[in-house]
Amino acid sequence: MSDFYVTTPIYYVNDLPHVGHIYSTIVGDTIARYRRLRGDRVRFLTGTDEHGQKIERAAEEQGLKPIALADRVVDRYFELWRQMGMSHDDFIRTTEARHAPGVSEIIRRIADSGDFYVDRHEGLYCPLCELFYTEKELDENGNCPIHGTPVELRSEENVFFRLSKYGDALLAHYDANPNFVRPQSRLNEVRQFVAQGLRDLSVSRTSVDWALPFPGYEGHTVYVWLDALTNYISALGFGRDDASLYDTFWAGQGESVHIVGKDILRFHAVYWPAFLLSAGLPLPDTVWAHGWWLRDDKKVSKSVGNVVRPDELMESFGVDALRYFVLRDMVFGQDATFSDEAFVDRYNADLANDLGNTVSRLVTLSRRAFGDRLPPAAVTEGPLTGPASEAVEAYHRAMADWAFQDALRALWRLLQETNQYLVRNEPWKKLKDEAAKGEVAEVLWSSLEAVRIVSVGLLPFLPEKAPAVLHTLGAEVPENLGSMAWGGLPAGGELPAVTPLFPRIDKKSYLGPAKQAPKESKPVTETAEKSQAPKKDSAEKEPPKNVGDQAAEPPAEHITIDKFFDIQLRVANVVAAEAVPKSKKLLKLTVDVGETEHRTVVAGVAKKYSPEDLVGKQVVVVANLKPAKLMGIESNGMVLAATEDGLPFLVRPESEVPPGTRVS
RNA sequence: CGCGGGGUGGAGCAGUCCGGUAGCUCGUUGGGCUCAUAACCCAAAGGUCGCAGGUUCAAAUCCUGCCCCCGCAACCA
Repeated sequence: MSDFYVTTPIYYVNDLPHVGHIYSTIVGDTIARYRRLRGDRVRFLTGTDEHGQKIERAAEEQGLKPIALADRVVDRYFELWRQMGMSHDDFIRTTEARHAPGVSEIIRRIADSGDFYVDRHEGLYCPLCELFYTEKELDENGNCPIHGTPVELRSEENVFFRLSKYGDALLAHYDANPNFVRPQSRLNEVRQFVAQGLRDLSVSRTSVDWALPFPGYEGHTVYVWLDALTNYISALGFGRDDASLYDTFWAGQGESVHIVGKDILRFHAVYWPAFLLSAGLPLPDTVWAHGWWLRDDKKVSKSVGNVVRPDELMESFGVDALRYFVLRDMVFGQDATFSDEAFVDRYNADLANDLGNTVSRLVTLSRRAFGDRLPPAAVTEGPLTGPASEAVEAYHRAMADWAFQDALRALWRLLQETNQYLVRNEPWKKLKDEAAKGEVAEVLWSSLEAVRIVSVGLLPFLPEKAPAVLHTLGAEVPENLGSMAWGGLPAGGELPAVTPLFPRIDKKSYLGPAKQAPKESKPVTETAEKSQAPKKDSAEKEPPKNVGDQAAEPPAEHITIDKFFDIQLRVANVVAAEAVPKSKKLLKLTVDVGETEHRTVVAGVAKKYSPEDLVGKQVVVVANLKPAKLMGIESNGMVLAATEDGLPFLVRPESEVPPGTRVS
């Protein structure tokens, strides 16, 4: 038995849970369950990151205290994880009192190493936002993107961490611990980043209040990294009186693994270990970076309904179906595509047919042959014992490598062999034959036993359904995976009739009409391209998003005709057109709007039109639109187009009219 | 040279790090079975592994160059 510590990222509470969060957490839950069933002492941690400017601002906008806002979002996580039956041992919020001492302590230790210094961080600052912006983020006039007011060059005093000092130590650590980052391709990426040379890291702010105070630096608060990453040890009691969990799971002999999305790998594989090195603390053993779930991007929703709504899938088919799908369909570490169709196919083929149906046929056969009982025979050696032990071995080998897909595949191979074995022996033909009773008993018992072994192996994957399958088979739900050994099925026990465990999904009726009834239910989840994580490096940059799920669409109000006439639509002749370099969508048009000078208008129509298509043609432009810079080109107007399926269709007069003609 | 992912039988994907019979699921065709959730079993058709070079006895896999697709970022004003 060994100790095993596994963490998910802590999720930022300005975002509702989405597939990325769900996936990370499912992975953590599955591996945690697996290790527990192997008899290891396991600690599985998840939680939320709740400090920062974004939260502060979003709360302000909604007239809430930051903590009230955080509470609201955290509730969604609590609820979701409860619904999903997640088995985390702890859920930490960075706003909890127990977190702060750990942060103070790691800061104290880093300070003792002399790795902090104060420097000025200079940038463009909007006094209204109280935020720094980069040049890129400013609006077209170099003003604040939110207020449209001028920004000022201001410098803020920050505490810096001497990250640059740790480059060599990190590289050495990567070399000595090739499993520090997995999969390996990611380690290469990280190594390359470090080898380029590291810059010191700003770790405090003086302009953010919704954060922990930075010990030793009056007026400074702790910036995300030190705060968020430290959750992994603060949750174990680091910095507090009772640090026994820390001693066991972090400082002990066991294994510790951070599950992260590949978008936050750098913070976990570079910054975090550097902090720990500086603080003289042990490093985690592995940072496991998984890929992203991408949304099905083809043949869009019109007919197929590629709306990815994990909460709906869960509601309809259960948590385990979703767990099975994400763990089986994604090669852990790589990106994968999430589509409803793939989900249904996978569910039907694997869960309904291979697993559910096999259970069903076996139980029915056995009941028929032996009077509602299990076969009265326990086979110690037979055609399935070899395949079974091979499957078990392959399963464990895959699990050791976090190759969930392979582990499941190994189990399914055994199911397939079981079906083949059945067909070879055709027990259903011998049900009435008294002389063949013994043979039938052996065939059925062996088959049932094989399925039982599969089901035990599924316990970490399908925490709800695997026990149900075992019950259906008349088997016990074991305490550990040792019972994947051949021979655990009782002979001759009672065997109740089955109800389908995984009813088939009618693909047509599911995928077809799915679209027609948009449900009003508030989603617990939403789809997103990537997993969330302790934090992005953009915490101060993006305009804050609302945290709640209030719908945005304003009601369609009528406007007066005057308002319409405020918009000057004019016919323009395209006199020249050229592609905008590096741009996929933009064309730079020179148009004649009937004025003395030609205008330059940038139009996002390159996906459909090439420059030659447009020269000499007429288009309609908004003539009095405020100029804007696009890809460095000033655009003095906007070309009208109807957009369908992402492709623009230009609007133009039905027959040629003089340039400058007003459109109304 | 902005960052990243990818191009493998009709579809979706594994295999690529550690060269050596190209594999899986779905679909198609034919057959079998009838215990089971229209399921299960057998067989078949179907692939220039994006292109071109190179290394090698041997390349989907290693090297070089190129083409194309998709996300992200930057702009569909």
